[in-house]
Amino acid sequence: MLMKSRAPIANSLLAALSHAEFQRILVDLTPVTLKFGEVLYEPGDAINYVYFPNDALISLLTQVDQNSALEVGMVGREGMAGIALALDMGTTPFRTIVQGGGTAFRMEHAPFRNALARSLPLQHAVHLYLYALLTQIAQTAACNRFHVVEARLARWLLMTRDRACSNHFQLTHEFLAHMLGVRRAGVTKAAYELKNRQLINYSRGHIEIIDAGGLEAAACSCYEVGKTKLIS
Amino acid sequence: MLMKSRAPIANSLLAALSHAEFQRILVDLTPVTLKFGEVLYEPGDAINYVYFPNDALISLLTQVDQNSALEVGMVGREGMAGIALALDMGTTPFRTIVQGGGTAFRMEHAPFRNALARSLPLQHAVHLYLYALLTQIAQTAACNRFHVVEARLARWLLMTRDRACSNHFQLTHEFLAHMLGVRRAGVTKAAYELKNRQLINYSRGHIEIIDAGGLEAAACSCYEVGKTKLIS
DNA sequence: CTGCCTGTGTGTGTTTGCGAACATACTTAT
DNA sequence: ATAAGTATGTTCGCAAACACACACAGGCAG
Repeated sequence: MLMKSRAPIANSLLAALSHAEFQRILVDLTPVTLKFGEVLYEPGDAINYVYFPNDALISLLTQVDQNSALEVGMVGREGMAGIALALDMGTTPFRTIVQGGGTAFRMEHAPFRNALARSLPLQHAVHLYLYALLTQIAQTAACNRFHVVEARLARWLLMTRDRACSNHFQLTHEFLAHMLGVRRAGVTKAAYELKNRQLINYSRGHIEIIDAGGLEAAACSCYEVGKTKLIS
Repeated sequence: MLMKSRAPIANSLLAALSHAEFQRILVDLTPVTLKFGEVLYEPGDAINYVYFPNDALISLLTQVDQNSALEVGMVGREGMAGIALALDMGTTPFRTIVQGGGTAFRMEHAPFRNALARSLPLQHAVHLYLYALLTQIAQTAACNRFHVVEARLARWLLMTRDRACSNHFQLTHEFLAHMLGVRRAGVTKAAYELKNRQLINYSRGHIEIIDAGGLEAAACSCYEVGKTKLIS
């Protein structure tokens, strides 16, 4: 299935602004290219910039025990990174990394706070996104507790697809293992099973979704729950 | 017997207000007694009231698959229930239940929204709490993924203690199992082990923390991480 | 006193996932 | 061409937790 091409301003938070409001903050928006693996914040870091992804994809990770981390949230064009600034906090609790390279708008922290104070529609959009993020994190928590690796992998791939607007991404089993908080061998086993069922295909850091419908059936219900929240 | 002006305000959000600000919203605060097991909201319910616990203790649960639920957050005197209202959302994503009976202040949704629009200090307090809640939920997600039942049980008891300000609560293994998302037998085994080590004592729905220090050692590091956030 | 309900202790067999390897491939650099 | 590095396939033994089930004990109501 081919997805249709993207509009220049794909980010939902920015798209929610009226033309006039958008023009006012445009001067402070810098288009940037985010590269895979780039670390935007470490936990506790000061938030110097916020990011509004267009086709980039960002992961929020919670670190535990110095060695292992777990993805708790995924930020695509429906949201933003650095949202703690909207809660009057200058630091972020999450290790925040670029999971899928692409473009985003970047804004310095002071202009963002000013824009937020000035623009009720922006406040509103940010509030709605915060609610969605809260819900997503909670859903992910429950999902990680109750569902098997294969279902979680399927969900993760579908969530990535929805945000990247592509059936095709560049990710190794190793990376997926870190996101899902499981062993690399566990991902290989689950991915192999999904490949056997003609739902996905992959090879050397290259993953493609072949049958999205079938993958949804293989995923846990958490995907459906989260999907409805995404459409905002 | 209403002694509003003289009642001790244990709730941190309310305590953060100046005397003048507090007087202004006092008229809309109703002291209520919350009973164990009471359901404040089901997921998707409209938020008619928000609650500011004093010594009551509230659990936020995410439901999955119709039968199982998982506690993702705990609300005591440091926070409030119904915070989605502060995000312009009229409904809550969480099943919200009373985990420990006690007193709280209740406020109807319209006065709360008005108070929030009017009072910057209240906004600020709510924002900080939202940040803490977001962090807590994410930490709980990672904890549920990586740590064994015994450590999670220890953490849960300590968190409850901090919020209830008591070493002694009324809870069955069955209830704990629902909160932690594990089997009742799993809780019995973990609790038995903690009892053997003289850290806790329990009998027929009665739990007491004997050695809080030892229990901290038995808990995972997630407790320490969350504890620092509580003090705000 | 008796019976019933609730709460806790325990056991068996199964599943999931872990840690730690090792075995293949494919890709790139020398 | 050879070597080194990276990505995937597979295995073994083990620990945690599961589902299901049953036993027993405290406490309350009749």
